[in-house]
Amino acid sequence: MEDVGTALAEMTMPQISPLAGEPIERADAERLAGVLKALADPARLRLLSLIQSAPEGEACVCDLTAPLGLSQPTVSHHLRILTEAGLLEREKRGVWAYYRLVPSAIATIADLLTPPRKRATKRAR
Amino acid sequence: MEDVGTALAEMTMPQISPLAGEPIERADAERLAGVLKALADPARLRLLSLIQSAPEGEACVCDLTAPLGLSQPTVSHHLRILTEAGLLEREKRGVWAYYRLVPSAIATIADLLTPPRKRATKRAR
DNA sequence: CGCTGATATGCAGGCGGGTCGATGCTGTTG
DNA sequence: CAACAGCATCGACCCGCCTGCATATCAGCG
Repeated sequence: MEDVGTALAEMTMPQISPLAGEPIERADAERLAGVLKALADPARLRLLSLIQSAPEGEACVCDLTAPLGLSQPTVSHHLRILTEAGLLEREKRGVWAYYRLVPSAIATIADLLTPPRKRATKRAR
Repeated sequence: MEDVGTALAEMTMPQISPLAGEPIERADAERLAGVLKALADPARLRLLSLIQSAPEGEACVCDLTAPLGLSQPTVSHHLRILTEAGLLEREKRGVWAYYRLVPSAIATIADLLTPPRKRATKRAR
């Protein structure tokens, strides 16, 4: 599978209108679906929520295993998917790997989904 | 699987804060993931886009089969999933089944994803 | 330098989902 | 009433994904 992380960046480009007036292109649909697939999982949604609400806005794997009720490899797996989707960023400090939300990554997806009724489809570059 | 359509309605309730400050509950995560799963598919994203950009904002199955390049049963399958997710509504007129977007359904999902930075988490009921 | 703890990766089992062909159902038409 | 067209449902196949167990990797420590 290709890197989905770049997909989010490409979709923020002005020429792409996801659910706006024009019919979406196949490639754009696949890119957007790829990022949405990363979001469409209960464990990953809870991971994002847990990390965001963590003290410094960051959390390591050992902090996330217990509240999720999943094994450590499974949690690492989900964190990897979220990171490759461009939603999380990883920073290794010593033995621990700290994850934090990529600023406004989720908001970008929300903007892509929102029809052009209230928001401008083509934003100024 | 239970009906996901009601999930969207429940999540619009003010007491649910999806990716906001508080850690998301397991049940809420599963509901939100259910709706996102309906969105996280290239064919379904294109269906939503095609229907929205259709002349009257509605389209029947026979109009959607060709541009998608999928068989008619497959298209009906995707339309069913989108309808059960509360994103589409179906109206049968004669032999044809017309699908149209549920007003502001996608915008509701976008609101649920957006952190409380720009949007109010709790909206007036 | 070996040991321990925190993560990541490989592997395999099991389940859910996307797709299509065949079929059934319903309303229209001649 | 018979034939036909649009659509939904069924059954089946195949692929991808979620999960856990086992293992590898790496940093800190005694």
